[in-house]
Amino acid sequence: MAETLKLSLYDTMTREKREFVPTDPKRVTMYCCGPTVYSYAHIGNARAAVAADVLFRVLRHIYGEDHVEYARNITDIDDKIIVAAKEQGIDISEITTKFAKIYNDDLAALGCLMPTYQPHATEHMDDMVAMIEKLIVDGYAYESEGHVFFDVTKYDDYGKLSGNTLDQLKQGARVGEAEYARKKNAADFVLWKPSKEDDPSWDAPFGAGRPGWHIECSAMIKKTLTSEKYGETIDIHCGGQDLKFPHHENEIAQSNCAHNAPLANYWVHNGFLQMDAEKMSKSLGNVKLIHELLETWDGEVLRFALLSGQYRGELDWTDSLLKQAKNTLDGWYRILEQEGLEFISGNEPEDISLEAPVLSNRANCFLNYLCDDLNTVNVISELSQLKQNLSNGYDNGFDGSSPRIIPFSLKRKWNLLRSFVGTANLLGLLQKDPEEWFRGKAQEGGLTDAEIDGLIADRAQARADKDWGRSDEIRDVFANENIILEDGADGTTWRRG
RNA sequence: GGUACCAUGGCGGAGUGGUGACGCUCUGGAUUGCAAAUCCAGCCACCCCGGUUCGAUUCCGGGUGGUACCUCCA
Repeated sequence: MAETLKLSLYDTMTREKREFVPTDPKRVTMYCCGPTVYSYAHIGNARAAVAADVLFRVLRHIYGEDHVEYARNITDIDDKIIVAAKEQGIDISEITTKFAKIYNDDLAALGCLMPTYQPHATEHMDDMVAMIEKLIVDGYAYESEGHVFFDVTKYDDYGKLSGNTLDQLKQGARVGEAEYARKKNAADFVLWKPSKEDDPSWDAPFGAGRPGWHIECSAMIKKTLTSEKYGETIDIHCGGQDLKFPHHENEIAQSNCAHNAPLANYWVHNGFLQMDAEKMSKSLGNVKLIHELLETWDGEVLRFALLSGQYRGELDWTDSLLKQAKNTLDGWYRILEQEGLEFISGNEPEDISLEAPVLSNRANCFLNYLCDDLNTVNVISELSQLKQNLSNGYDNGFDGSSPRIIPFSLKRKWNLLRSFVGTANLLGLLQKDPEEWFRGKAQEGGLTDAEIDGLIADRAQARADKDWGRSDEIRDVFANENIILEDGADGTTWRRG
């Protein structure tokens, strides 16, 4: 455990950056609202998952891999799923199983670790029913025409997370007539509702039906992350900023009332991706699916692009951003290619030369940036500077008044490389072999690796004959395939642009 | 109507009460048969108006602009 590191997180509830202090450093808990699995996830969904993944990785680094428990749910019962199942004439489980797998595969391509737990809503009906029952018995929820609603007036702090008050919410309320008639207050939200005849249904003391959207998270948090021993409060709850209201507000209300304890000590919300100065959203139809993007870009490029903005801010999602991400990663992978993975992953070299004074303490500051509310941007900046030094082969800095250039000793180079790669790995980057990275995936209908090698051999002969016309002709063939040749001292290598 | 966040160079995006992060792009040079890669050099910014201060991009007030939430959404 790295005890000297102090992580600070911006807490939406208190609207300030606070030092993170877990309830128990031996068991740090975090929950992230996962997807409703009825179609492909988009890159905005990925941003939330990647932000949570970085947090997960940092927590694991600080407290130890075995001391962090991360739960991310799968919502596998929902109106949209039912609609999709009807349209396709299949059971909802076929749809949810398929898209849950795709979601996990897509995130894996983006370098996300699997959460410790991935609870499914349909596997926790008992827990939801039990919690709803308790809320009814304790007077926080009421039944009405087969529905169960949470009475928001029974929870004094309702609206605290999003900065709303009940009066303000009434003004903005857009509630259908039928629904309004069933409720005591417009802002009351549904915990349980009757299912239509053919729809999936579960038995409950208050009538057969299915749960509202919010109750599953409260019930699954209780089930997977809390216990009598540790109490009902988890350390961190995260998700997209749109979930602040109503989803998280409602989770807070129902969990507080059911357990008489806060749901989470820290609330972490990520900002939205922008598409042409407008938020990416399913209702606007301007979404980019992770699945589609992976056809063109390496998952690491997508991850890098997501990490190039601080997680709380808006981030413009453009081709230019992706191109920049790729170019930068190319530069980083060049270091691996240049130094060789054997050297980097080998033992610390013996070095008989005098150790040069170290002017840069760059290698030590990565984690401090990361611990400052997950400032991945500064980490990337520092890594880029370190990459520059590694590429040059020397430190630069000031010794008193005069600038100095100090070539690396082998030992120092090795240590800096380890720091460079280790930090990138902590961010979930530089996970590939450089050769694999540069050659990329063969495009459909493009040249095969064997054909490429053949043409390169032809060109080598032409160059030996000083037949520059033929040589350039072959280069043009490659250029049309978006393949770039590099004539080095040891022969010609190639990569996909 | 209510609430929240944001405003930095061609683009992305940090940070700071006083020497203009960093990346990408671009320009010039070195190198190369030509390239690529690499190296060197260079260009370019802190929304507006007040206030505090010796000094503000950074603090305070006002304005303007942008985005989001109050409805399924990461």
